[in-house]
Amino acid sequence: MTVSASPEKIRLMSIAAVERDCGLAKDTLRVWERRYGFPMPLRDRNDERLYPADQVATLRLIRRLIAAGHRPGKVVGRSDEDLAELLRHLGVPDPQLVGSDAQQILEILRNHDAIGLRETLIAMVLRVGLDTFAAEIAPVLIAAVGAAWSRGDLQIHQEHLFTEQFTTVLRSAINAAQGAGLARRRPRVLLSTIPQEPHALGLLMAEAIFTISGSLCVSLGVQTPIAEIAAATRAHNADVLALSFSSIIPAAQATTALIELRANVAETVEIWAGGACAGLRAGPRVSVLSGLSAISPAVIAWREKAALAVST
Amino acid sequence: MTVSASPEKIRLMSIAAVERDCGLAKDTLRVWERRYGFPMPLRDRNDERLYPADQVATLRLIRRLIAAGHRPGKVVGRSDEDLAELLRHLGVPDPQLVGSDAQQILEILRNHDAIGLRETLIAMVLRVGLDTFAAEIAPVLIAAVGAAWSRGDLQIHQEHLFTEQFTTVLRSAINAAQGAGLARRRPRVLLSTIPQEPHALGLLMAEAIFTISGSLCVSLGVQTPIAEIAAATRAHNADVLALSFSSIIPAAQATTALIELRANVAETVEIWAGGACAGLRAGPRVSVLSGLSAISPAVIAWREKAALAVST
DNA sequence: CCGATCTGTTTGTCCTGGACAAATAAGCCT
DNA sequence: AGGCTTATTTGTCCAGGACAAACAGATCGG
Repeated sequence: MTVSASPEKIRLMSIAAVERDCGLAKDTLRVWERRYGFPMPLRDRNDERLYPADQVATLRLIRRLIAAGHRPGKVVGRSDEDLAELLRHLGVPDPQLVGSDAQQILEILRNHDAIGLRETLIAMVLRVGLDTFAAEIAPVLIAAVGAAWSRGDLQIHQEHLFTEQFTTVLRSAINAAQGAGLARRRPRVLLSTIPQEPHALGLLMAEAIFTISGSLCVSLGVQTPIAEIAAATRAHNADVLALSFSSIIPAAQATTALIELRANVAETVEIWAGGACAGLRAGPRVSVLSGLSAISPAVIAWREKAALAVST
Repeated sequence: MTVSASPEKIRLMSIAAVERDCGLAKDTLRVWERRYGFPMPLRDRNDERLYPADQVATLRLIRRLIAAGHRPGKVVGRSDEDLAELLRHLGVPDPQLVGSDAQQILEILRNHDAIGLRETLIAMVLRVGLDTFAAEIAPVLIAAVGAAWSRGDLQIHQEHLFTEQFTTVLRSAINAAQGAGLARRRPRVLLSTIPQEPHALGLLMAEAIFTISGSLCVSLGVQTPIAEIAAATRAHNADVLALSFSSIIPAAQATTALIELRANVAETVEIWAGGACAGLRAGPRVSVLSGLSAISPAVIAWREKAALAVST
C-alpha cells in the first residue's frame, strides 16, 4: 500500500537543497537551465530558483543515466518516458553473471528484510571465510546493488540499508579476526582515502583482508586531508600506507595525491594504492594493487623483504 | 621527529580544493576576499584563484574561531598571531568538568596509541554498561575531543582516529547486545538523519540505547532524503521513527523536515527527534527527547501505551 | 535590574552572463 | 583497425550586484 501525497501539495526546493539531493553542483544546474532549458524552476519573489519535486525526480533519473555513461546533452531535455526507456535498456548486468549470492541479496532488499539481510551476509562470511568474502563476493554484491539502484530497481533507502548492514557485518568480522597480541602484528598498515573520496566500503574490504593476513590496521576512515595522512603515517610509525580510490576519482587527481604523499612520508614507508579508479597508475615508489586479492601476496612479499633486511 | 617540507615548495590549491579542505563555500571565499581583503590568492594565467598553503592554514584557524562563536568581520583579516591569541583564550572547557575518562582519552590520542584507545573504550563500556556509556560518557568524550580539536590541541587525523575507533567499539557492542529473537523485539525503530546532517555518532549512540532497551533497530545511516525516510518507515513497518539532529542544523530546517515527515508517515508511527540541535521544538505528533537518557523511559512508555491499545 | 521588542549592521547565499580548459567524440591518415 | 588531429561538449570559474536571515545593540516596560 502506498500512501499518496495530496496532489495539490507542491513541494519546492531551493537550489542548495537540489545540489545536496541530486549531487549536481549549483553551477551545473544553472548552466543546464541556460543550455538545455531544463530544469526550469519556478522563482520566488526575489527571483531565486524553486524546483518542483517532479523536476527533481527527473534530475535523479538523469543523474543515473549520466553515471551509466550517457552524455548530458543527449538526455537533459528528454521526456520522462524517454528517460525511463533508456534506463530500462542500460547495463542490465547479465543475471547469470551476477551470481546466486547477489540475486539472493537483491531479493532480500526488495522485501525490506533487515534482519534477513544481516543473517544472510553473516552466513556468507562463515561459508567462505572473511578473506574470500571480502575479496570475491563483496565486490560483486556492491556492484549488483549499485546496478540495481541505477536501473531504478532499488530505492535509495534500500541501498542505504544494504550499506549499513554490510558495514556492520564486515566490521564485526574484522573485530573478531584480530585476536590478542595486536601490537606485534606486522606490517603496520595505515588506511584512509583522500578528501575527494567519500566511499567507505572499499576501505573496509581492504581492512578486512589486511587483518586476515596478519597485518595491524589503523584506519582513519574516509576523506583525510593529504597533509594529515602523511602526519598520521609518521605518528603511527606505519610500514605501509594504503589508499583506496573508487571510480569517481579522476586518474589525474589520484596521481597528484600519490606524488604528494610520496614526497611527505619517509622513504621506508611503502605506499599501496587500489580500488576501482580507472587509470590508476603506479609511480616511483608507489605500488598499485590490482584488486583486493592482490593484498595478501603483497603482505607476504613485504614480510620476506623485511626479514631479509633484518638478516643482512 | 618531524619531516620538514622543503621551504621553497609552494603548494597551491584551487578554490574547489579549499572549499573541501576548509568547509567554506566558494561564494564565501570570494566575498571575504572582496570585503575583508583576505584571503588574497594568487591567480593562474586564466585568472583563476590559487591559494597558497599558508593562507589555507589561516583559513582553518578562522574557521575554528567562527565555530567557537567569533564573528567573521572581527577575525577575517587579523594576523596569525592575533588569531592564535584568540584561540588560546577561547572555551577552555574546565578540565575538572571534563572528567577523568575524557582526560584519559585525550592523553591516549596525543600518544597516537590506536590499540590503547580501543582497549580503553572497551574497558569503559564494560565498567558502566553500554547504556550508561552511550548516554553519559560518550557525549562527554565527543565534546572533549571536539573542544581539543578546536583549541588546536589535536590534529585532524587524531580526531579521525577517535571517530573510527569509537564507531568500531560502539558497533560491536550493539551487535553483542542484540541476542536472538530479533524479530519479536518492540518497538521497531527506524533511525536516520536528514540530508543536511552528516554526523553519524549521535545516531550510533541512540541506536545503542534503543537496542539495550529491547527495541529492534533498523538504521539507514546518515543523510537519507526526506521522501526516502518516509518510504522506508512504511516499508519496514516501523513503530517509531527516530531522527538525530546535531548542532550544525538550523532549528528552522529541523522543524520543516519534521513537519514534512509527519505528513508522510502513517499516524500510528511516532516521530522522536533528539540531538544537540539548539532550538529543536516538538510539533504536532512529534516528540523531542531531551538527551539520550530520555530514550529508555520513552520506550517503556511506548510499550505501556501499546499494551493498553491491545487490551481495549 | 531583567527581559522583551524594535532597529541597524553583518554575513552567507543567490543572481546573471560571459569565458575557458578538460574531457569526449568525430574525422582523417596511415 | 589503430593512432593522431580537430571539433564539440560540458563542468567550473569569474565579477559584481542584490537581498534576506541572523545577529548585536538600543530602547522601553515590568
